[in-house]
Amino acid sequence: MAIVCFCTTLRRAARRVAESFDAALAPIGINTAQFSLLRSISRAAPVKLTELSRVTELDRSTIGRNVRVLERMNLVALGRGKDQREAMVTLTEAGRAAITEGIPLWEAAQAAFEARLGTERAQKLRAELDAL
Amino acid sequence: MAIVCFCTTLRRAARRVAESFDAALAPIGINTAQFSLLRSISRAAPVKLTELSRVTELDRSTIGRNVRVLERMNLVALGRGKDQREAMVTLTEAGRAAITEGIPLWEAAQAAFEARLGTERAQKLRAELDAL
DNA sequence: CCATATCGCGGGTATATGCCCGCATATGGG
DNA sequence: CCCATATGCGGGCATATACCCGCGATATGG
Repeated sequence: MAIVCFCTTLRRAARRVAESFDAALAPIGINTAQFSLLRSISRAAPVKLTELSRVTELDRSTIGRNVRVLERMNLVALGRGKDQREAMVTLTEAGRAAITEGIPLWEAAQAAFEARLGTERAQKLRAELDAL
Repeated sequence: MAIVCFCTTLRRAARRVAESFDAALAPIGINTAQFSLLRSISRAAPVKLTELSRVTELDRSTIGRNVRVLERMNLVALGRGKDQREAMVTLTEAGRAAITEGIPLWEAAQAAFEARLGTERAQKLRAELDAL
């Protein structure tokens, strides 16, 4: 009976939702993944790549590359920690500004999402997804 | 209150689930996205790229590239339709074999997923995701 | 029947993602 | 102090994904 692949359904849903969130953030020139990473950095800065990798559940090499993209955009800066191996990431002024400008856009997208589903369904869905 | 980004939550969930489904399909040497595409092709073959793009909700150029990967694996073959513009995709023998071998692996992954959530929650979750 | 619009696709560019390997830097036990 | 081991990263490789552009093929209107 299970004709539809859960994994594919989930990936497709993620693409669709990402599309709308990305559109919401378009005015500040970064996408949802980048905004999310920027906020993770903001919460933890100064933070090393491995730690970011841990909190985001992304591969360290993925984090390294994604951070470099933000660095090229001058939203974050990379430095060295006391441990010379560590690449410590911090926000730049532009990075802080991007978050400040992005928050209302992102909140609007969140609100639109919740409005479409209803608060309760949205909460439940989020709980289910977190539990996956 | 909405601290967590729905979009990010969804993407993370998709990555996690993909990881387990990919592991389940590892014995046949292709991942879930590829298996899913292979099945889409199987259901529609001979099918043109634009049509595949439509049913999978993926960008046509993405489909083109993903199909080429399957082609390099000799799982599908590309030909020309009556309309000389169209690249028609069909399954090869190896492609059919991959599906035959993959189905039980994929079903096991689906079953494990459902078992972990319970049938009802899984059904509900799928319905929610499809509605997104 | 030709000019034009439309369709189908490939390729360029860019990000997101993961795995593996190798290098550099700690760190701890002799 | 020195070597074995562990840690942190970058780079190579591959796929997944999207957007844009241009080319060639087809359909369509005058």
